[in-house]
Amino acid sequence: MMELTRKGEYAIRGIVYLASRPTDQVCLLSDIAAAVDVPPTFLAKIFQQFSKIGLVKSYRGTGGGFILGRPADKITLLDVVEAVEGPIIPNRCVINGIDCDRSSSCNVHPVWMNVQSQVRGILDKVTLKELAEG
Amino acid sequence: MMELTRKGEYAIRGIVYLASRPTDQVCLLSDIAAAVDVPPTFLAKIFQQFSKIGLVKSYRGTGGGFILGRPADKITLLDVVEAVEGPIIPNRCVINGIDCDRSSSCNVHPVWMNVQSQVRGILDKVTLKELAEG
DNA sequence: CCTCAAGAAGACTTTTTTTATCTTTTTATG
DNA sequence: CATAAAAAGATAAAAAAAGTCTTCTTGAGG
Repeated sequence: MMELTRKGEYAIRGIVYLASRPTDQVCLLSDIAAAVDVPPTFLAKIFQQFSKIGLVKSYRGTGGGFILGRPADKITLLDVVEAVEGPIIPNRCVINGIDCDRSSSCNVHPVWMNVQSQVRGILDKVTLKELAEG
Repeated sequence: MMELTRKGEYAIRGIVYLASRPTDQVCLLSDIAAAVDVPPTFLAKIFQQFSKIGLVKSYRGTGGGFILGRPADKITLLDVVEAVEGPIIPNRCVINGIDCDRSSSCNVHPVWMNVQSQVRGILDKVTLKELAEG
């Protein structure tokens, strides 16, 4: 349970690698993929998602590639994980608005809320800078 | 991410319902399934898993059914969730022994360890008694 | 000892999600 | 205009989840 998918793992590996490179250096996707051992086409999809929400900035054409969208200490593990895996929701009940028909009388609900906030809290305190340095 | 499967949801619903019934009363699986709105055949599989590890006690034959394997305040949400979803492992790295080839140099690893222990801690503090009363 | 009422076990099917890959399009450089 | 790169979309294969069906085993009551 609660297992990160391979996509999430690849995402972390890829962007942590990018964070470990010189800030101003544009990285080729194919180089990143090779460095972190991820299928390039799959990593491309992941970086497209990153790009859409500004986690990375992309450049097309000759000399193109990727750099981080903001400083490595302003990107958290939570940002990365939620970018590709979607919001951290241990149970459908936790989704605001779309509450199950049992939610009002459901004692389990607050437990999942707690889990959600704890996990988000942990992931939000870890930045790419820390992960890339170490 | 971290979403409970339907199986996990059903498992919780089913056993919490059982915990809400009189302690000595043997419950028919079909009654439980109807009460918590879960496909009976699917719930049967889940209760078989419960039975194997002693979370519930089963009786076959006429007048058979299920009761809790031990008092409701001695069964935690963690017991229930791990019974059907397997151990709580946010990332493959967390598995002892089977560590990925990056784990030694992997800064993400301790973060997942932390997530794992926090989540387990939360779930382990909630008992079926609390969930069934409320 | 026979019948019936339950759960146990295993095989199987369907559906959904994950994990890719391939092709075409867009954008930028020189 | 040719080439290099990412973006986008379609598709395919594999794995996991969700659910069903059939047969087996156990126990109670007559």
